[in-house]
Amino acid sequence: MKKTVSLKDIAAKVGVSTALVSYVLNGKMEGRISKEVAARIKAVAKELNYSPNQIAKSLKTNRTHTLGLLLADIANPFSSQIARIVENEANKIGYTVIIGSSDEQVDKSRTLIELFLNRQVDGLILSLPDHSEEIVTDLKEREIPFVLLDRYFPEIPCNTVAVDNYAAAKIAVKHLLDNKKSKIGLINYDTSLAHLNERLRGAVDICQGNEMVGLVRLGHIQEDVEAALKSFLANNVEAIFFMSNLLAISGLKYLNKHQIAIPEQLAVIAFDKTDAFDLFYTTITYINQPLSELGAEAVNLLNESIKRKGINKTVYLKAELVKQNSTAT
Amino acid sequence: MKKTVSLKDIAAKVGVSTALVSYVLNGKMEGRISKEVAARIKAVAKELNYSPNQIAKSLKTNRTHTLGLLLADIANPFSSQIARIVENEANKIGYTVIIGSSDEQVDKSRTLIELFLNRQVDGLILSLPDHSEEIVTDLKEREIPFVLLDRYFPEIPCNTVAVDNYAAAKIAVKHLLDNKKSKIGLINYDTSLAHLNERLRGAVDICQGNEMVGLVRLGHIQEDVEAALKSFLANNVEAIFFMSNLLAISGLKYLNKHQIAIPEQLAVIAFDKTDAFDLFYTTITYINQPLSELGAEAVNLLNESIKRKGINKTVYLKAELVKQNSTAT
DNA sequence: TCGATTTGCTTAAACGTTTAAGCATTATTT
DNA sequence: AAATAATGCTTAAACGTTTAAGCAAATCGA
Repeated sequence: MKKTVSLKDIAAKVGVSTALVSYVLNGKMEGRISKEVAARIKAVAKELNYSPNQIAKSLKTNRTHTLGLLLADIANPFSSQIARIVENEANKIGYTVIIGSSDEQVDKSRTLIELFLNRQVDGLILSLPDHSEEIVTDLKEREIPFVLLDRYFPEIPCNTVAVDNYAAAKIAVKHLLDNKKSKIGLINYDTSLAHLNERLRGAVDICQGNEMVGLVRLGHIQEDVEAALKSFLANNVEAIFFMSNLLAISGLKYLNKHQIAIPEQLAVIAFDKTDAFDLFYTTITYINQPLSELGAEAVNLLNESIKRKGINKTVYLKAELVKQNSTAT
Repeated sequence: MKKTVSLKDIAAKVGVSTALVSYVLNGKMEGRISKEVAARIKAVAKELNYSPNQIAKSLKTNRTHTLGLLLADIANPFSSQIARIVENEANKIGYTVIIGSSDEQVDKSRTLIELFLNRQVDGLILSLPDHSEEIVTDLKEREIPFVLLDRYFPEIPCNTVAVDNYAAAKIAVKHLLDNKKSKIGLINYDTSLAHLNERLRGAVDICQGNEMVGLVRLGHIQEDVEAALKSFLANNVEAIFFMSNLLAISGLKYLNKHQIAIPEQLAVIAFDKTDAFDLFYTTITYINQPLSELGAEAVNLLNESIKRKGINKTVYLKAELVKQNSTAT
């Protein structure tokens, strides 16, 4: 790379001190600097195509204007959409984002967070995997600004932005009940993650006593979903509630392959959606998560906590039902 | 944030100079430092939970171990997959990646690149939009290490990693011809981007003289694709070659909605794929791009150019045909 | 035994900024 | 006319590292 232009070069060319150049270029000490000199400095800066070295700036100011975003799994369209939104929102207020994916592993989460901190990010936005409580308490103790996004730990009070999963799941199941589906199969992960369990709690709560609800808790593999569906179908379940987008994709693949007629033979509803739904032979009813708001809230809350330490705020956003053909009667 | 631990703190506690601490912790000057002192320094570093300030390091060494990745459109699954792979490959060899999306805009590309450079990235991986030649020549002139990925400019020699689009498109159309489809509709963007035009050139070249080929060049909107398909169908086209994954998605949505029987009524082949294909009622034949190799090659080539300036290498990778049901006879 | 080498460490400058403090001028007050 | 204030700039230290150069003491070779 060619020699880069620094304050010193401008100062030398104009014949002033680097301090003055810095003041002028940052618009500080306005009114204490002569118009002419200021103009000369700006002109020379432009002429030399000066661009400040953010590294040096950061070293001095202790601010990098960089955020670390830790996703649970970048391959999940939910994650990549969130990434895109967070990045945009962050850019709007002058932050760059560096992204990492833990692939649902606690160790990898820890490593990535330390990497982010090494790079002196100003704050963190985290979607953590199962069993990451220790990470959260550790960050709190170190007084590092962060906000949990989507995944949360109700027992640890800290900045959190998430969907009200309990309410949303209730809405979903209510919709099935309204459509006279009373034998409902729930498909969820076998996890202790609060957001997923809240969905479950909501679904079960609204059914209380009246309906038959089958529940299958799974690992992350296609075969598990297939086995679950097989068993539900054998038991004449009338509707399936997929409690995540990936579960829905796996399930729909199976239902597609086995020519199950949706919604005649089986109603289907999903929590969260995917572009892939568009190519299914019928439209899928789903719970729409407010991704843009989630991202925007997270960035803004983080920005606040960076500016004034010790903020502790929890934001729950409403998700809404999108009625489509897969639950039609 | 609590006061962070620096070399100075360790030096003070052990009672040596910061220089010595630096040497020990970086494993330099091995053999010139007494085992005992080295051990004490390492112990204290661990005890204080020292973690080096990369910003300071970067300022001194002029290396940030950060790469800038500019994508054409992060919403495109191709981009997000590439992002994931590049990030992984980069991490393997000690780089962090910062990502930006130009949304196909030249201005935004330029802005993001300058942002990356402000942050002193060591190098750039770029998928540029149409009409970005000037950006490329500018970077060359400034001797900034970069590699073009996926999108390339044949007339400007520079580091490039891409698929051999010409050959791949030939394979795709050959497959249609082999399956006795001779009235072929090509759907492509109206663009001057070389990678898309190479696909077109390949498709046309292999048909030479024998077959009827209809071509529609589009903007980026769903309506265009629908109109194109409508017209092709009216003209009894036997097969459609969608020259990008997004075009294929738009097209399949339409074909789905209008109950066109694939492959009986119309054969379909796509360049590049999407997870969404899995939910279509039949499996889609497509050209599979070697994403992992693309990402890995790009990162490695960039790493080489960072280490020794002036490298100029072009890598074209082979894409292969994945035969599925949508082109069956 | 004495000069040369090796060993084990320190000093200090540098990277490119920011910013408090200081110092001449010039302008304003009394 | 002297004291005070405002203006326009500079000096220099600092941020946390790295690293060339230097220096004293211990060890070596003859």
